[in-house]
Parts: sequence; structure tokens; C-alpha cells
Amino acid sequence: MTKHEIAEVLEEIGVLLELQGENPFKTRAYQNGARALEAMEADEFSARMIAGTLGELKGFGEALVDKIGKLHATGRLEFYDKLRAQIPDGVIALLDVPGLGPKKIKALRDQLGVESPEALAEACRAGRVAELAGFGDKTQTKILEGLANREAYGKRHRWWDARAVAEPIVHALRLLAGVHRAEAAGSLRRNLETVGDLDFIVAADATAAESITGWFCAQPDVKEVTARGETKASVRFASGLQADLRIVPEAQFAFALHHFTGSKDHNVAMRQRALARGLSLSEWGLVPEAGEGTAKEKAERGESVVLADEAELFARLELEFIPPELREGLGEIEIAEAARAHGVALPRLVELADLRGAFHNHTTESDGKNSLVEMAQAAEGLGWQYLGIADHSKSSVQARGLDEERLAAQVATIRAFNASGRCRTRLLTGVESDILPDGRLDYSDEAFASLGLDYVVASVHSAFTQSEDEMTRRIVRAIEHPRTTMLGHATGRILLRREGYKVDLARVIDAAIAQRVIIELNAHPSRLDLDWRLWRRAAERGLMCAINPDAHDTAGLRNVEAGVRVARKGWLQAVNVLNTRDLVGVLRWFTARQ
DNA sequence: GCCGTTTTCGGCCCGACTGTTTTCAGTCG
Repeated sequence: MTKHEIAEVLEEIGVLLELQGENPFKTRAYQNGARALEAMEADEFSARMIAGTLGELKGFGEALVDKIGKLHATGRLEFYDKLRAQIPDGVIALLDVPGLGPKKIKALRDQLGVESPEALAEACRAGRVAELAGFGDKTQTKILEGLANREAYGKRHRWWDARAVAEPIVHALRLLAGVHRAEAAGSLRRNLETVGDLDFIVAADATAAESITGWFCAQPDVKEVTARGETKASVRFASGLQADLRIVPEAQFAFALHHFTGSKDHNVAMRQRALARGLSLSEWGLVPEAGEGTAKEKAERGESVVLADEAELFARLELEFIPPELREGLGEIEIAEAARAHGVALPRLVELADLRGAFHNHTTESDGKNSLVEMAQAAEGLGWQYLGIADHSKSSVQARGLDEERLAAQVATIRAFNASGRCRTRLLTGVESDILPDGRLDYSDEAFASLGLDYVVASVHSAFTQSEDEMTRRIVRAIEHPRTTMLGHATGRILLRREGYKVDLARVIDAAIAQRVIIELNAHPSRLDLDWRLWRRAAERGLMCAINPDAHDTAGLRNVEAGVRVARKGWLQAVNVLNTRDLVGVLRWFTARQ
């Protein structure tokens, strides 16, 4: 079994144990093990399995090492099989119902024999749930509503869509009377590609709290107010997106913002770091661990360290400032510690303003909605030095892909346009060539030679169902083609809708590095592919990135913002991204490849 | 199940909110 598959089994064991009412710390041990495996390099995992040194790592004790060893060697684990046999899928699905956790599910199973969402709905309608100890009429009603809305509730949302909802709210909150500061925290602030819900943190005068929550709950898009207290309110928008608002005193803002930005793993590590210094860190403040009362009480007595902002929080714990997008508990604290110790900042992550252009864009010639001239003018409006035009190739018939003749004509049009001096933005001649099922590109060597393109984006648009091995060989072959400049959307995934095709990305990345081929970070909000989780290590090994909007209209050029966000999450710096270079630097790279 | 200068047992991050109770358990983040 692969590392990834083993991690999935451990994760599932954690859930299953939880549903059996096991000690929550035991279930967490499995989940921690799963996360640690996911974060580990495949090479390191293999080496440790061979050398038998997995147990040296924190979080991998005797039991986990034994189980992982069995899964690795045989792909089977009796412990897991037995556990799995005891718990039907329907029971696992119950975890998605809001308000239901392991304890309540256990009660429903033990006392009513409920083992699926359908059975639960029936029990609710028969009024049997309300009769259980610890349940009541309201719980029963809420469960029924939750079951009805299960899909919308459980659904995540694209970062782009969540941001569109959150941004106006943050701006409006800042203008309300009594509000000093307001930010959106959570996975939105961490630039995660999908967002579960929104978290708004507001620093405000206590006297204004009620009117602020009132304003929040009265927003026109709010479909339901699910909780409303003095300092906290939760709402659900018509789209199914949920949002929490928390109001804190000014002095607490930095702590609350940090806490609700997360991630959970990052916070746990930060708290442990604080504890090692005799301090307790929470959303309330940074207070001495010793002494009477809870962290909240200590903070309210004025015992907390006073901080102006998050940067001071990190400094107090002897860390360099960690940008929100890096707070995933993936080693950022160790690096921030080392940086602090050596008096250097963390790497300066790529910024939107670093981009001088982009390469993967479409026009009306294939399936775009704006003409070449309109796209050029839009790029000029963004202040870009260059804009690459890469329309679809002839095999993408559904997208009106260009044959050799039409492509040659487009190249001529672009050259004439550049020569006309109509636009300060220089257009580059490219194509998004299909990678055919056997790995060939969509034009012959002779055709490429006569076209004289500046660059080629090679992408898979067909035969998604090939085996992993076939697909990997197909893409590697395309990467090895001397005309290929960059690989488009590496897995073809559509977030929240379609999994990517099966492909061994480690081999693809190796091939791209060896061939000096760029892998695109497709910035379309539904793609964000290659995934940020793979970029850090790949870039360290020398992989070059291009943040490409995959724009099909002028507005689509702005997708690069989403791309920059996840590039930052992948620890990418300007030097790792080709389209931060000026026109001369870009052309030099293209020439060297050919 | 993991961990250890608090070290082989007894902790493990911690507080708000809800609904159920009548002082608290469960869920959530």
C-alpha cells in the first residue's frame, strides 16, 4: 500500500474508533498519524520503512508503527477489517449531520438501532428521537432540517466564491460604529483552495456588540441565523455558505485573529510552544500558565501579554512572522524559529504585483469570449508587459481548436499587432496543444518548425480514464518533446466537481525538472492545479512555475490572483515563477528550451 | 494511542453556544 493509502486507512480508523465511543485522544493519535504521513515525502517514507525507523518520529508509537508496517507490506490490517465490519457506511454518514457527534450517534445506534440518515429521518418523524435522554424536541427538529439540507451544509466552497461574499462584509463591518478592526479569518485567510465557512473577527466596543451582531444577522443574503449570543453569531447564506462572527475587545484582537485563522495543527503547535515558555495561548490572550483561574479569567484580570498585532505574538514566542497561508502545521514553526535565531525573515512569497504577464489564455479564435485585441487591451490595463495567447489545438474540436493553417494565421496577426504599436503589452505566440492519448503533441515537428511559436503549453483534454501508468507515460512523453515549454493543468481536476485523472505526479515532476519544462499553476478558481501541497518541495528541487489564468475572457485574466494566493501557500517566491520575469527574461527562457 | 527535565502513569488546547437540564454534556471550531 502507498503512503497515501495508508494515511487514508489511519484516518478512517480514527473516525471509526470515534463512532465506537473510544477515548478521543486515541482517535486523535490515529488522525495525527495520518496527517504526519500525508505531509511526509514519499522518499522519506520508503526509506524509513526499509530501515525500520518510522518509530523515531514523534507521533508514531509502537501500535501505529506495527499497523503501518502491516499495511505497507500486505495492504491488509485485521484490526481495520474488523472495525470496518462493525460500522455500516450509513453510520459514518451520520457524522455529516450538524449537531450530531460520536456520542449522540452512539446513543441513536444503541437505543434506536439507527444506522443510516434515512433511518434517522424516520425515527425523527416518529418522534422517537426526542424521547431519548439528552435529546429533545429542538434537537429532533434540528436533525430533520440538517438531514434535509445535508448537501448544502456539508459542501465546501471555492476560495474565489467565498472571498466574493466575505470581502464586502469585512469592508462594511469596518465602517460600523464602535468597530476598530475587522478581518476574515479561517481557511479563507489561509488561502485554502476551498473554504468550509467564513469567520469574521471584529474588535469593537462592548456597547456596540449587540448592534453589530444585529447588522450581521440582518444581511440580505442571510437565509438562517443558526446561533446568536452576545459576542458570537452564526448565519447561513442562501448559497449554503455558513459564517461566524465574533466580537472581541481591542486588546484581544490579535489573539482571536490568530486563533481563528488556524489551522488547527498550527494552533496546537503554537500552544505547545507557549506552554514550553510557561505561557498559555488561547483566543483570549497569552497568559501565565501558573496561577488561579482559566485563561479567559486571567486575560480579563489583565494578566495577558499585551500585543498590538500578530507579528508581536510570533516575536513573543521567538518566531519570525508566519504569513497566514503558511500556517498549516507543515514545519512552518521550525523554519520561523530558525529564521528568528539567525536574524533573517521567512522567504518573501510571490505577490500579485510581481507578475508581469501570463501565458495560458484563450481568444474567440478557439473557445474564448473576447478577441485577441480585447485581451491585449485588458492585459495592458493590468499593467502587464506581455500576454501569451495559447488557444486550443486542432484535436480539441469542441473548443474550435486551431489547425496548422489557422494557427499560422493567428501568429501572423499577433506579429502584425505587436508591430503596429497599438498596445504597450507585447503579445506572445503560443498554443495549448493537446497531449494525444499516446503522448504525442497535436502538431508535427515540421509544423512546429514552420510556425515559429514563442512557446507551447501541453495539456491533457481527452482520454481521462487511462490507467495511472498509461497517463504518466503519456504526460512524461509530452514533457520530453523538445517543443514543450510548460505542462498545463497537471491533473485536470475541477474543484468540488471532478477528481483529477490518475497520474504519478512524482514522476511527472521529476521529468519536468530534468527537461527544464515548466509546470503551470493553473489559476482558474476551479482548478488551482498543480496543487499547492506539492509546490514547496518541487520548487526546492528546481521546478519552475508559471501562474496562468487560463482566461477565456478579459475578466478571467484576474484569476491570477487566486493563483498567486495558492502559490504563496506552496511557499513559492518570485524567483520560482517565470511570469515574474520581464519580457527579455521570459524570451531568454523560451529560447534556451528550444 | 502517544509521550516523558512533570518520565511508565496520567495527562493530552480550550472556551462558546445550544439544548437539555437545573448544573452539565455534547458539539463545534
